[in-house]
Formats: sequence, structure tokens, C-alpha cells
Amino acid sequence: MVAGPLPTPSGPGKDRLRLWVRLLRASRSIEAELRERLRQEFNTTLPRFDVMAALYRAPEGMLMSDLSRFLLVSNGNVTGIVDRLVSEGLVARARRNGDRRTSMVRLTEEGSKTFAVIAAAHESWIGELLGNVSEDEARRLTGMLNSFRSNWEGRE
Amino acid sequence: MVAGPLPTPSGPGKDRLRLWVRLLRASRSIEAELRERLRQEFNTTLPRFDVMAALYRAPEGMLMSDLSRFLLVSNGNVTGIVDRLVSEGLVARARRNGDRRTSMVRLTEEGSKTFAVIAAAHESWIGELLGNVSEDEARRLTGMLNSFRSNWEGRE
DNA sequence: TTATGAAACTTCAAGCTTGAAATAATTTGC
DNA sequence: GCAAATTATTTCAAGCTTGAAGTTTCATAA
Repeated sequence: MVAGPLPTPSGPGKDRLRLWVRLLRASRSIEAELRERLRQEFNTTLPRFDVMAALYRAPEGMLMSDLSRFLLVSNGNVTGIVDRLVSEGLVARARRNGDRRTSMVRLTEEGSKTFAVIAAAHESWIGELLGNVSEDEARRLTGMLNSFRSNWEGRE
Repeated sequence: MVAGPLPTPSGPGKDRLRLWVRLLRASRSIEAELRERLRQEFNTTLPRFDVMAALYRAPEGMLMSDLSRFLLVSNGNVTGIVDRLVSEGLVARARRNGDRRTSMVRLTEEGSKTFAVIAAAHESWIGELLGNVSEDEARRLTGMLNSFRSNWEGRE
């Protein structure tokens, strides 16, 4: 949607529609800024950062399907991103004995070090970009977002 | 980012980081659902819907660069989407006498009719997907999102 | 067994997205 | 007037994204 400021329609449901538009514009703006900084400062991309962030939380590794589910993207998508991270030496696939269809994906030593540096910058960027949301307000907003997420998530 | 529930880190700035993660997950989930429905029910895509929504609000038409700025996407991106909408007969480019570099882009008659139908469905989907946010809560959330948007938007 | 079905991935075509380079038209400064 | 800078747009290569189709492996059960 990303509809805008001018007409300001009213009627039943318009407040929710407006909320959605703001939500989308906010996340797109911030995403664009993060994307740009990741490219400029670390020569990487948001999808790669996302995958590394997921793997960083899982030292034992994750299956491709775990990654796909966690990141809310398709299976085929993850394949490509992991391929690129592997070719950069940041991530490794480990064939498993138990089930030869699957492979555990994890950060390499280098991947882990690299991610730690990027993540620190990332967190400070978020602090900056959301600078005029107080920590208290942040907590309240987070709670509200949770409440509507639980409504329908995991349905499709 | 889209980091997740498990570790729940704490420290300075963590509340903002958590807010960002929730924000992103919420908008991605809803976006994915809208995308799916647009495809299934109307055989179209979110980017096309976005462009049509922008043009619907501007009967006199918009320049490519207006569209690009308004939708927060690159120039080259808009070119491709408009090309496809033109080939579907939903949008038209009109060369201008004044400045021959530019062209006014607007919805065709058919595009306008088509969009009205899709937009009605879209609005009801939003009502459904954000169903357990009260209208009142929606207004408050919208206000909060505004406040942090104004902080840094239009900087880059 | 062994076929039949399900599960985990990968591949593929089409479309979206970006940033950079190329084109074309207009504006500015001399 | 005219070269130089600016503006509006398109083109391009690379990467992201999806849904569908294809592969390989595993699980089930007749």
C-alpha cells in the first residue's frame, strides 16, 4: 500500500488501514537505511545478515527448512543466500549421517567473528534510527505489536 | 534482522532492537499474506498494487520520479513495474509538451475500475488481519509510529 | 521386500529491487 | 548562443524472492 498523507480517508476500518500504511512505511524506511549501511560499511546485504543472525543464535546449526520457517521466506530463497555465504566462507553445510536429505548449516569461525562485528554496528544503528522512541515507549509498542501478531500468525 | 524469541537479550538499547525485530516480523507477515491473496484472487502483485494505489490518489497523473519518491523505491524499479502495468492496459504514459524528458503516468479507465475493486478487498483484508487491534489502539500505535518516523526520515 | 507417499532440498522461470552507468532534454553561466 | 552542469528517465548486471516442478532420501505398510 504505502498510501499517503493527503486524502486522509475516514470510515469503519480506516484507522487499521492507516496503521498498516504507517507500519509498512516505517519498516521500509528503516530497512532501506540498514540495507544501505550494510552495503557501504560491510559490503553485505540484509538477507545475508538475517541468515547469519539466525545461525548466530544456533551454534549447533540449523536445517535449511528451519531457516526458511524462522526467516519467513521460501525454501528456494534460503538456498541461494546460503550458497553465497558458503562461497564467502562465512557459513558451512555439514552433511548428516542420520538423514542424508538434510544438512546442518552453521557459521564458520570466520562467519561468527564477522557477524559479531556487524551485529554490534547494527544494534547501534537501530538505537540511532529509533532514537526518539524512549525505551519505555519501545516496550509498550512491542507489546502492542505482539498482541496483533498472535491474532493470525501461523495460519497460512 | 528478524531475530527471535529465544535468548531475549537485555542491556541498553535492547528494547529498541526488540521493537525493530517485532516491527519487521509483523510487517513481513502481513505483507506475505497480502501478496498471496493478491496473487490468488486478482492475479496481481503488491508492487503493482502500490503503484496503482499511488496513481489512484492522483487523477492528474504522476511523474516517474514522484512515484519513486512516494513509494520509497528506486527509479529503475518503477520503470519496470509501470512497463508491466502499461502492457496490461491498466496504466498509460503521456508525453508532455513542456518537458520532453518526463511523462505523466496515470491509470487508464480500466485501471481505475480494476483498482477500485482490488482496493476494497485489500481494505477488508487489513481489517481482518489487524482484527484484534481496536480502532482506538490503532490510532495510538499510528501516533507512536509517526513520532519516530519524523525523527530521521528524509535524511538520506 | 517394495511401492507409495511424504519430507528436505534444489532448480527454475518470472518478477522485484538496487545502485551505477548511459541517454536525452533542460537549465545555467559565461 | 553555447558549453557545462543538472534533471528525468531508462538500461543493465547482480542479487533477492516466490511458487511450482524436480530430485533424492526416508518412512510406512501391504
